Amino acid sequence: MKILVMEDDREAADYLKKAFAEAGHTAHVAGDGETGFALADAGDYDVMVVDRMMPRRDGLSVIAALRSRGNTTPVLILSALGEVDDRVTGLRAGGDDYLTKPYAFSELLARVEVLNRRASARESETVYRVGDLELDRLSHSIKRAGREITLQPREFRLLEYLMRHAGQVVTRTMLLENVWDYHFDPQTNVIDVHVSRLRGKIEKGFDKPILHTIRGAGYMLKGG
Amino acid sequence: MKILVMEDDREAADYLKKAFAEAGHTAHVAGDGETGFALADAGDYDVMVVDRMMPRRDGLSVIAALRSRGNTTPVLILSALGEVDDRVTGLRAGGDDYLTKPYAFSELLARVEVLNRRASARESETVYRVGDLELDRLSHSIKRAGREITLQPREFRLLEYLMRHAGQVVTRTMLLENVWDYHFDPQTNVIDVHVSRLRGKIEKGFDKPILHTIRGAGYMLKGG
DNA sequence: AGGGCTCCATGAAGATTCTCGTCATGGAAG
DNA sequence: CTTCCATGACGAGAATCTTCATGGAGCCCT
Repeated sequence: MKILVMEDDREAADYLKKAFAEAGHTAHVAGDGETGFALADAGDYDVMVVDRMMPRRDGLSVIAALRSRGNTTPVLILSALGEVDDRVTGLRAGGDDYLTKPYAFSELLARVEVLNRRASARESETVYRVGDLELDRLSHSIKRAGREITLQPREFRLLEYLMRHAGQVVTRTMLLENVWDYHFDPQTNVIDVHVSRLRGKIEKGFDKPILHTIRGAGYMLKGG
Repeated sequence: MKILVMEDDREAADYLKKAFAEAGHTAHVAGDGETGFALADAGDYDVMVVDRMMPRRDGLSVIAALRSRGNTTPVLILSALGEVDDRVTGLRAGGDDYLTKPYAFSELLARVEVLNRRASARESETVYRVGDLELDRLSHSIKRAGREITLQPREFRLLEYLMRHAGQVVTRTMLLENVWDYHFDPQTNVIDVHVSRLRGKIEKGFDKPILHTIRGAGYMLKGG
């Protein structure tokens, strides 16, 4: 398992590197946000462990930037801030897990391994499921509650992306970069329109809403 | 493993049923071609063992009919005819293997198990490979000799079907039914045109031909 | 071996279909 | 009250799919 550790405290970083090595994993260390971003963007890591506060660029900003570039490597955020609000913003920024300092390495290790297992399971999975919604990447078919649904190409990509990130907020920027391949702001409401159309197909006629609006942030797919 | 045996010789059929049962498989028996066709079309068999000569409808015709309906269950043909030509016509009709009577059951069993293994491996496989040609059903991408190739939807379906049936003759009727969803003869050369375009993309610029024309029968994808 | 016939290959061109994105208005949320 | 989001309608553009027509290759029969 190949792990990227972003941590500015030299001592802590060395300790992590050593501990991961003992557990049979390979860890690279980045001492600041910029370096971390560069490494993450270039290298092919299984999991990232990111300290929230770092020089040159803070952890959340690095994560958000990576996410908007399509990087979906699981991230565990390390932070001294343990308030609920801090956790929420951390997870919203694209984190997959959040651990408060001080922590036990054994727990960190366990969580990191869970993240990796989940990710590799997801990759080979050909069918995504969220609630009673089902997307089969092989046959390109969508079903909700057993009923077949027909989507247009862009709608399909949109839903696929949302499903891959089910349970986490998906920002407009993420969608623009990964579903539209736009690397600029189109200054229109393209996304809104397509989300609306998608809703018309996957929600109209079914009881529970599944595609939620997070006002001021984006959208989130989440099934009961 | 669920096996369908089409064999009119009652004694031989009973023997096969028993022998398959002893090997841990379930075998159903059809005594004539029509019954066999009906069972095969309805049931969900892993492998079929088909006698070539049967009352009411001969084995090859049954196989061809099943194939044109999109049934891809592997078929092993049993026959007293052992000449090369007989084998060829048998395999061309849609057979996957051919065994001449008299045969040893152990060999039949082994061959049947190979057919099944191949089929089930193929189903979960998300990437097809024929020679240096590669089709990834997940990403919908095509590569030949490492070079990315762009196909249109219909071309993709066409190639996908050809690759799934690589090494065996694919008739126009099979293509019409499974790639075009036509259940009638369009009276035009739609297929030829698309095959031509496909060739233009997957053969032009590469050395070896890979999509072969079987005159009077159809096409066959086969890599060196 | 050659002529004739059938089958296949391929270029071009047209038309339909379908998708995508924009705009504008109305409504909900904070 | 202001900002953000939802949605209906519309228009334009693109792109794919077919069809047609011609030329070439293969096969068979004499």
